[in-house]
Amino acid sequence: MQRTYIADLAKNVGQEVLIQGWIHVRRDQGKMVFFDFRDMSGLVQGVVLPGSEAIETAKNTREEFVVGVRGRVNERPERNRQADKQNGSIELEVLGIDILNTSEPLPYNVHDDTLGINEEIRLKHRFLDLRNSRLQKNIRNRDAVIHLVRNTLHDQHFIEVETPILTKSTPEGARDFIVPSRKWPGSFFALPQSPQQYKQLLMSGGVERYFQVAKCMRDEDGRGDRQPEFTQLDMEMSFVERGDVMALNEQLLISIVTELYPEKKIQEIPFPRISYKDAMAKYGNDRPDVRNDKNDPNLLAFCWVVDFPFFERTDKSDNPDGKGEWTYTHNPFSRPLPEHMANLIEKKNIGDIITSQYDIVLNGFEIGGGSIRNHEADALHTVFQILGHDGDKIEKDFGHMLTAFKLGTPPHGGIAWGLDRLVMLLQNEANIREVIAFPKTGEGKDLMMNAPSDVSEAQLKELGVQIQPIK
RNA sequence: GCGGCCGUAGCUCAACUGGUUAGAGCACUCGCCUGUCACGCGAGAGGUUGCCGGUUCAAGUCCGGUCGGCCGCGCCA
Repeated sequence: MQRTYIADLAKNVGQEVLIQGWIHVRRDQGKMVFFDFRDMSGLVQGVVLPGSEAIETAKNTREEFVVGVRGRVNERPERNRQADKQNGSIELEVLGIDILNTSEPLPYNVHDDTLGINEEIRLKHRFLDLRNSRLQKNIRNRDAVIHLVRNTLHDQHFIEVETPILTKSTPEGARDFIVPSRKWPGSFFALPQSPQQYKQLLMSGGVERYFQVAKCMRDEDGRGDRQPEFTQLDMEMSFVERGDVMALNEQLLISIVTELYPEKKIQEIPFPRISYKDAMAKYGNDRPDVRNDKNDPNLLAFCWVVDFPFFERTDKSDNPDGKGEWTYTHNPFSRPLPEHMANLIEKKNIGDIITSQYDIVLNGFEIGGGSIRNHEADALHTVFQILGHDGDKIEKDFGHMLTAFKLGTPPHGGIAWGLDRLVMLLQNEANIREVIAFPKTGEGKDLMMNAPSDVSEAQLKELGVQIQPIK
């Protein structure tokens, strides 16, 4: 017999059907037993009438047993209808129950919101937490966002390309997660902090319009809106200017809200643009919360922050002139604004050079950032010179980029969204863990898998790795 | 790396100023129940108070340490 989803039962009144799912609640009345059955589509009440052949099995079931239930869909008696509930006007008259798996009592109740449950216990039993309706909504709506973005970008001639997970340690940026190489003892892969270099090289490779739902890893300490492993919605386009990337992304975000979150309203369209200087002066940070009403859970206030300085001094003042070294504020691969290119090439007024960088901010959270890139080898080389790298180091670390740029790389630019953070805000969650199926703790552990963990002596020996205690 | 908060039954919590045998609701087990919908009623079982040490006649409670979790700072192109 073909399975019917619980959400479709109302279309089958009077029919005999088979549903499959979990026993959500059992209410044993003695001679008759009521159930709430649950599958991914919802809940329905089942009733085992007195004298039913199913009564014996019904008595032996418990919450969270996995069952196949054969039954007849009936209209409920008038006085037993519940207008506020899914399937509140129908019920399933249970004719037979097939127990597909039993369940011991759960460590905690997953029917009510699990936000109040000890976080450690929730994370250890994440597979149970995911049964909770709030978590189900979060991961399903996350999928809806990704689905919409994939469809929209494909319609606009983007292709999704996967880039390597085993890659090279980047001398700049966050701390890398590193992976020892067996074939080359003493050498290490690094996990990508972002697909930045690969996506630019895809532009060199003639892909022109790329995107990827990309896993990124940064070995830094966590926050409520930060995980060591997270997902970027990454894209890059050739032959575009700053306004093209911003317009495309603005439209994409508007589509997500209007199509998937119709109850929410966007405060201002087109999204306001604030310069870094104004944001710092007016809000004291570069991710301003521009909401008119911070208590409205359905208000989404997007804004762009632009015109960041390309370089800033490090806070170390160990130089003879008392000033720190130059470092970049966002991304060394960014291109200055067109009118600032001359200063970069001539290394003049370095602190005044403005980058093409644009950050997209939502309700005080940075949900994405990008720029037009330096596609000319000389310009990129100059950036690294300003950053204090000598020629050999530039060649060793970024030679592949410079070579590509000397071999016909088109002008290009792009952006990357922090997908988890965006979904967190759309789902009105206070923590990024709530929208990630299997998140890590603030200390970067997976409590369910118990990772990271020891590896065997044999594995270490094969890798030529020795463990030394860290003091 | 630093700071703050937290840790009592499977879960959520209580336990006065340090004082008798650490309690309750839910879950669990058993019994009863023909329209319940977080069903109800009755009974029962369930504890190394995270761990180690100290103070005290006496520690869930006070002190030190440690482990774990949460929040924030540093960090995060």
